[in-house]
Amino acid sequence: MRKKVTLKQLAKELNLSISTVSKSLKNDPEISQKTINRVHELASFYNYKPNALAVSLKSNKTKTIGIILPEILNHFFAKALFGIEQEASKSGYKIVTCITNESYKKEVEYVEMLNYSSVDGFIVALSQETQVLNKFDHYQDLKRDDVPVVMFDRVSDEIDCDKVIVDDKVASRNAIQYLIDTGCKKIAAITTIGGLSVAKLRFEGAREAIQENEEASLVEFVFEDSNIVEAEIEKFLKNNDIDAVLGLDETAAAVAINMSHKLGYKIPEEISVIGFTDGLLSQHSYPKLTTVSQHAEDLGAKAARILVSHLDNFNENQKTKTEVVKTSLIIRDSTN
Amino acid sequence: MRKKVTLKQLAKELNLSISTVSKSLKNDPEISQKTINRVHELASFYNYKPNALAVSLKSNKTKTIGIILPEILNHFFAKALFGIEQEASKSGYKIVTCITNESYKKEVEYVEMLNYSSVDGFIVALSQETQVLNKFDHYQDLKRDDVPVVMFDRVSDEIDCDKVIVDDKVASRNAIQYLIDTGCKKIAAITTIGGLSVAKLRFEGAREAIQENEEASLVEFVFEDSNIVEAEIEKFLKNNDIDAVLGLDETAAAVAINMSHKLGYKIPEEISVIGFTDGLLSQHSYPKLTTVSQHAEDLGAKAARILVSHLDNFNENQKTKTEVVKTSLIIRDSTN
DNA sequence: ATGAAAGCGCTAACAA
DNA sequence: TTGTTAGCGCTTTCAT
Repeated sequence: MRKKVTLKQLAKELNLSISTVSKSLKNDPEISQKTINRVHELASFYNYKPNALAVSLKSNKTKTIGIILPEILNHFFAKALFGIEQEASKSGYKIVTCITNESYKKEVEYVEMLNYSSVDGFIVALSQETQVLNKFDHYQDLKRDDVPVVMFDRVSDEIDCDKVIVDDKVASRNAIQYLIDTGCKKIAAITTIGGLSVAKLRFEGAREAIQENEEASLVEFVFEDSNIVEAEIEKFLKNNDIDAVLGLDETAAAVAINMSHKLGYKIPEEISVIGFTDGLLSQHSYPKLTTVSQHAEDLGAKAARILVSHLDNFNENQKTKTEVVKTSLIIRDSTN
Repeated sequence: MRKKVTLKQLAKELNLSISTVSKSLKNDPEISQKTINRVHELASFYNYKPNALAVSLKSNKTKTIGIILPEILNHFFAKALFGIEQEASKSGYKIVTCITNESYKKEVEYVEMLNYSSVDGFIVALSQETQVLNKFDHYQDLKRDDVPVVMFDRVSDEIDCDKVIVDDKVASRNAIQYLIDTGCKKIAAITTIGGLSVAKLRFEGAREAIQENEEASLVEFVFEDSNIVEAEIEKFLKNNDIDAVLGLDETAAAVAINMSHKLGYKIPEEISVIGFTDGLLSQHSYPKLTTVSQHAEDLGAKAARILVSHLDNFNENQKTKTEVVKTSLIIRDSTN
């Protein structure tokens, strides 16, 4: 590995001291303009870049944010990540992203690894397994080290930190209400992510909407996200005389559409379908899926903004807050 | 930020010198067992972890690999990333991933940023824009700094480095051959990623297969990946009397399926469809899409293995090599 | 068996 | 206006 240029080398070549060179590069007014120019010239000749490691070691800041995501093959998290990146880079922060694949063990490893690589702060969406096991010691460690954490979407009440969430309950309620308003009476709420807190909230919202509309009824079903989901959902659709499906996750809705085709049910004439998460599957289904958009990008950006404000302003001892991002229903062709 | 424990503090508390503590933690035989034990005890009490920044600064190694990907909402790259991560972590390497969103500018920024953060090496898939512009100076810089680079899938002949690619031409030829073997005569090869080298190779493969089968004919079409792709593909299908479509990318195939539905063409009875990249869209289409699997995970793993061997063995001045990963056709329900 | 000291590349208080 | 020095946390050579 050919050594990169250092201050030392520039100093030697210019017959200056290291500190003079350092100051010159920062255009410190206490250095003569002439020297500053000489230094800049040689520096750009060599394409000098300060060694980030050394700067970080010195300043005890890495200007890096660690991101923990459960999944990446998921429009929601991918878009959130995009939002985070946008916002973080505006403030000069880099991001390091780790995907837990919904595993608790991986999550713990990554949090430790990033902490030990001295990221300045964390943005986290909990893995499914972590939510199920309800184990959060790894975040207590961060708290102990005073490393700020912002959680989004997949959060836990048991962790005291800033949070940004989507109003899943309301979103689900609105979706059901929309189905009812467009003439549906027997509605199914189905999901393949039954273990997640968000799914529970979405079920709750669905129930609320039904309670307010006595003429409509609700069937709930949780499928394992296995390789027989399709068959299961097909069976479900065949055995339940319903006129609408709310998929509480993107897969559930996509599969519901496909199985409706298979069974010969017309969409939306015979069955209306609404999904959550406005991703690839929703956009490329036939007919195009009406979906609840969670504004993932906003969500990510908001989380990043909160974290950065902590990092830059060092605003300690403030009460943690939870922001709620509104959802909206994107009406497409799978509903009347 | 509460300071993390350092060697200095352990040393002070144990009344030892920093170097003794350092050696003890490494179980250096020149330290007495008793001291080693004392040190380990206190270290684990404080949950001591060496400061990664300092270690890296000292060793001039970060044990980190920089990954440059054009896109992440793409099963292919996501799976490749998974393969890379698996393999890298086996050898104790962390990865830092940057997504260029197919932008040349972003790619240059990220490469510089990672280089300047002292990653030990790079694994890269070029962005579309970079391939089109044919500008690779940022990789010459890496070469100058002797930072090893392995490219995969989206590569360029103009860069001299190790490469891992998929045999796109053969894959495409086989796919067309399969269509012909199952009775198709008038085949369309369409894509939304016309600018990429892989698309060109896939077109070539298609032509080769047609040349070998005189009874069959080929129509080629490149669509812009805009929001009117669907309408365009619909028009294309309506105006061309074809009995098979080979989508040279996942989107093209998915849209072809949906538009066939819209036009009332039965799949696979009237139109057979094969796609590239075995992703979410292929798995959740109706009927399920027959696809060319590019074994993305293998590809990523292979790239990582090559890079790590460079990094760990320091095997300089070897001729660069290009590995080709075989593809396979996953037969599902969209073909006869 | 233990410790002192130098140095990785950089910053910044202080001296000249 | 420029330079000296100390120190961030760690490793390692060379004393002791």
